[in-house]
Amino acid sequence: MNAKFYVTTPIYYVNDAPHIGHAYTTILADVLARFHRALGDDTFFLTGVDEHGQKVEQAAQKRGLTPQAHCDDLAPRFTSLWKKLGISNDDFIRTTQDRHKRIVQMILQKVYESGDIYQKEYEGLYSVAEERFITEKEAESGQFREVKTIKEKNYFFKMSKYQDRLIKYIEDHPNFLRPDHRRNEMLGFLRQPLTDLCISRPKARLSWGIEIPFDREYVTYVWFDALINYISAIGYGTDDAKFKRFWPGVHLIGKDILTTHSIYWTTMLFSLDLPLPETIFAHGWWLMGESKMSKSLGNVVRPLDLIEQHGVDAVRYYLMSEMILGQDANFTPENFIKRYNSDLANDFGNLLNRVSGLIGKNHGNVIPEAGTPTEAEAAIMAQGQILGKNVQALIADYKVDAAINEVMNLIRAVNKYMEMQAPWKLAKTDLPAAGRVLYTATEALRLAAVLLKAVMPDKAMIVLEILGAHDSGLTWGELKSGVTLPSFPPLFPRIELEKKT
RNA sequence: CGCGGGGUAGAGCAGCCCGGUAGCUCGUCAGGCUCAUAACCUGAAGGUCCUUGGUUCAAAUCCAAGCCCCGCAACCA
Repeated sequence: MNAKFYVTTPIYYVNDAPHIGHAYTTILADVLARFHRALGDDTFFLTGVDEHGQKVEQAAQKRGLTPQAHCDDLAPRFTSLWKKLGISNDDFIRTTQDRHKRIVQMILQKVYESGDIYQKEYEGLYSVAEERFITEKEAESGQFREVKTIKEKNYFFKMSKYQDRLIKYIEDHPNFLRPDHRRNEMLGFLRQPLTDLCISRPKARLSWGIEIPFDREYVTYVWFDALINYISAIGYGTDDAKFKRFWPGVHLIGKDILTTHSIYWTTMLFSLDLPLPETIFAHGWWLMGESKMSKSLGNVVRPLDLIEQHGVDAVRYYLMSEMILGQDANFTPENFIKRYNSDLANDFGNLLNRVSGLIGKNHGNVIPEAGTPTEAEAAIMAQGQILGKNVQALIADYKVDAAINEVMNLIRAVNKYMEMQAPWKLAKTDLPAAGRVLYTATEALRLAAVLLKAVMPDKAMIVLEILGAHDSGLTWGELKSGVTLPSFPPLFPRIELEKKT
C-alpha cells in the first residue's frame, strides 16, 4: 500500500511581487511532491496567497485600488510565475475565496462556542504611524513614530491553555519540528509562559479581513485567517473524505514564520481537536552575498531574470543543490554559474554528449548490447542499483542537497569509468567491449535522469526521450539496446564567464 | 549569567552522537587523455580542526572555562 503525502508552502502575502525566497519554498515543495508522486504516493501539493490584512489594504490604497482589485491583480503574478517554474501544485488557495472565508468563520464560531475565545480589554503601546501595537523594546529602539498607549477591546484565543500539551507533544515527536535546532528554539521559547493570542482587529482600525461571525464590529487577525488555509483547502468542514485522506501534512516554511506555525497553528489545531501537522520544516534564507536580501538594498533577485537567461531547470537545480535545508545559503551569480558549469554542463551534459557521440561514431547510433559485466561494470552497476534507495531515504529525511549530490556522484564515477575503459580505444580492437562500456554509461545516465526528474522535469525528460526510455524506472538494466539515438543539441551549454570590467 | 545554533584547507560544507592515519565539492598548480560542451581523468600544494586546560595509550570527536559569529526573545511573514 502506498503512503500519502500532503505538502504545503506558506500562502504568500500579496503586498509585493514574488522574489527568490517565494520561488525557493515553492520549488522545494514541488520537488518533494514530484518525488512522492513518482513513488506512487497519494500526493497533494498546496500553495496559495494570503490576501487580507493591513499591508494589503495599504498597498491597495497606494495604488488607488480596492483591496480586492489589488489582490486580483497580484495573485496571477504568483500563479504565472509558478507556471513558468514548472510548479505542479494541485490547488491554489486565495484567502479571499468564499470556500476559505466560510471555513474560517465556521472555525471562529466553533472555537468561540467551545470557550477558547474570550473578549478582553487590551492596553499596549501603539504606533500610529505603523498602525500596529509594538513591544516596549521596539518603542525604546526609537524607530517608531507617534507611539502612544491605547486601550482596546479585542478577542483573544486561549493559547496559554495548551502550552503544556504542546511542550509534551514536541518532546514526544522528534520529527514534528525540524530541523532540530528550530525544535530546541521553540522548546526554549515555550519555557516562558505563553500569553493568549489577540485574534481580532476592530473594523475602525482595519476593515480588510474576515468578519468575526459573533461580533460584526471586528475582523479576524490575519494569522488566524491564513493558517486555516492548510485545512480549508483540503475540505475541512465540507469534504470529510478528502480531508481525512490528506490531513495531517508537511508544512514547508521559512524560518521567519516558525513561531506562528509551531505555536499559533498547533494550539488552534488542539482547540479544534485535530491532529497536528506531521512535520513543520523551517528552511533558511537566501543571503545575497554578505547581506540579507532586501528591497532597500536593491539586491532582490527576480527569479524570472534567471529563468530567461539560463532556463527553469538550471535555476531549480541550483536552488535545490546549493541550500542545505535548514541553513542559510548564499546566492551569487558567480556561484550559480560555477555550479551550473561544473555539475550540469561539465559532468552531466558533457557525459551524455561524449557517450552519445561515441555511440554515433562506433555503433551506428544504436545503443549497444549490455554484454557480460566485468568488475568495472559491476562497480558502476552496484552504485546504480542502490542509488534509488539512497536518494529516497535522503528525500524522506529532507536532505535534498545530499540526494542530488548522490546522483552526481554516480555521474562523476561514470566519467572516471569512461576514462579507465576508454571505449574510443576499445572500439578499435574489441567493439562489443566498447559497447558494453557505453551501455553501462548510458544506463547510468538514464538512471540519473529518472532520479532528477523531480528536480529538473524538462531536462530529465529530454534525456529520457533521447534514450527512448521516457517511462522507465529505477531498476538497473531497463535501458533497451537497439534504440537509435536522435541527434540533439548540448543539454546544458556552458555559460561562458564574462570578463569583469 | 535569557534560550538556542555554530567556529574544520582560499570558498562552501561533511566528520563530532558510538574517541584511533582529517574527507567532499569548487578554486589554484602540474601532468595525462584526446570520445566530449577548452570538457574529462590523475597527482600535488594548501589545515595550530577558535583558544586554554582536563580525561585517555590516543581528542576535530568526550569534559570544563573563555573568545568570536549567528538565530530566537510574543501578537511583526
